[in-house]
Amino acid sequence: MPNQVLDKRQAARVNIGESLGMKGSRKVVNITRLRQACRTCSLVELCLPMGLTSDDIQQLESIVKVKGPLEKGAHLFREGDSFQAIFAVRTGALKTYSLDADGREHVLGFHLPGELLGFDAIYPRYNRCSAMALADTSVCVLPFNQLADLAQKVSGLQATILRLMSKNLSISANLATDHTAEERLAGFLLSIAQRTGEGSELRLVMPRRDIASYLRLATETVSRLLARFQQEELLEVHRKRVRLIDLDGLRDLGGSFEIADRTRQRSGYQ
Amino acid sequence: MPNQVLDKRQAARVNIGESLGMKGSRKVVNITRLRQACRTCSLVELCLPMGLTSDDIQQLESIVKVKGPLEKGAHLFREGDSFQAIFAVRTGALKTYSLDADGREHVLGFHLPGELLGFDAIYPRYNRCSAMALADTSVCVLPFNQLADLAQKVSGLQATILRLMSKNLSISANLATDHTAEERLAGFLLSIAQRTGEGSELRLVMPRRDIASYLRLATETVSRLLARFQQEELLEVHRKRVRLIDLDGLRDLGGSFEIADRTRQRSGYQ
DNA sequence: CCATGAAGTTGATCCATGTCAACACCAATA
DNA sequence: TATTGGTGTTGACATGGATCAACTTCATGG
Repeated sequence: MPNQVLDKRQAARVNIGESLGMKGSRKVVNITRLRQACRTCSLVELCLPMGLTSDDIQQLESIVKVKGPLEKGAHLFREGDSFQAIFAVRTGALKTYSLDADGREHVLGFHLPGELLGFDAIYPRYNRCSAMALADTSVCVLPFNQLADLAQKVSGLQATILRLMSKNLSISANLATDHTAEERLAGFLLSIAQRTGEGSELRLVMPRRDIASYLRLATETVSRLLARFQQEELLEVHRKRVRLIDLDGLRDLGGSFEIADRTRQRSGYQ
Repeated sequence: MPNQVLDKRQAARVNIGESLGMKGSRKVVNITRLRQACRTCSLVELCLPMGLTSDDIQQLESIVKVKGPLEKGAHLFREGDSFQAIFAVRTGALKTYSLDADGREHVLGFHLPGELLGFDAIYPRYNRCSAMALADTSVCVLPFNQLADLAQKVSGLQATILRLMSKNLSISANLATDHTAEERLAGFLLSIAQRTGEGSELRLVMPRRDIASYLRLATETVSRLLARFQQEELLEVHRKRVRLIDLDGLRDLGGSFEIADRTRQRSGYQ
């Protein structure tokens, strides 16, 4: 079973290990880990897309482990945990969030297959947010110390990490800037469409509450806006299913949160 | 004149080169550049604070150049410029901003002495924002390719860069989360106080308009809130001069944008 | 020293979005 | 199939902060 070829659909069916963390349990999930075969993984060009040679990737492989599946609602890590690793999502999806002084949850980002998370914990050396699975999810684990050591040797890897972190900076800066509710939601939908690569038919893994929290809106506002977008024939919604009809119309609204790059690439975070 | 000892006050008086870019001019400023003596610069522990040996710093010195002074209102770089270097502020201050589709300015960050800027341009390979001097300003230039090559050799430098970028991630994520006007302004004031190290007497280099834009508020709201804070005896304001009186009171409001670190450190961005 | 314009303040009003409340829908389970 | 609880939708109302407008203060140059 190790070193097998995995594409998104296959991986979704992989079921290693026994039952895992339960919803909301504080218990840290202990899971069977496999060596990962990055060379044959269909996600490499997503998670570490920037010009690694197959030799570089082989070296990377030696430090990467697979972890999962994580049940929907289980935590990958918690706010305050000491920082150990960067994670790459293989299947499923995660949200990262933190709790404010009043105990209210603020969603900081969504992490879809091929995307990395955990970079914000490097500096303070502990996780500044929690990460919870939005569906059954498996991830690759990249132990940070080993990753950093490897990046010291493999210049392509160092460059890749710097670019990914830089990209994440742009994404949060963009979200931080001032936009109306309409603009943020349109931008969000476009970004999800772009990241899932599903074209215009998309499935929102996360509940309205999380979308709202991420976009700093009330769930009711998200609901109403989706209804309005539908009425204006920009899209069709039914619960988690969304079909984007008028992409240009949405782009006009949202300016889209996409980040133009002068090289051709795809991947992301949040 | 090169390799002189510079502390903040001395450096502020250094006046190399002739007249520079005029307010708002599109022309790129061409300025005399000096080699920088990082070893004797009082800002090293601010701009690159994380455990570099004096040998590491000497290597760094070989690629760093000083640029300035930049007149108030002059640009260090413009949105769309190709990415060449990371900058460290020596004296003065900068704001980074971008223009939206309607030509309105959005301030993305303020950059005070000892802080670095430019990391967000690594990924897309061009500047995603413009940087303008808020006062007469001089900076150190760290050519990125050389910096990356050096980080490949000097592991302490790679680690430092990763941590700084990670920290910036946390900062923008924090700003992106939902806060009331009151919370954001209180947090902002505390962050400025912390970063300037001036204690409770601080001088806001940036005009109200820029503070408002950064915090996604109207200038009138900033004005009114400052008036209210003063009335509630949290602080005293007179134009650009602010004296923080009740730090704890402000922290209660703002939660402060500070980022706790498990090592002892100071420095930042934005 | 005054004139001028930019920066900041203050007041009156408006509106986008939040909040509260009731209801509808769907998925899971018995 | 009926029950139930979570998730999503819709309506009525409240409000924080934006907008518009008038005025004050300060810095600057003639």
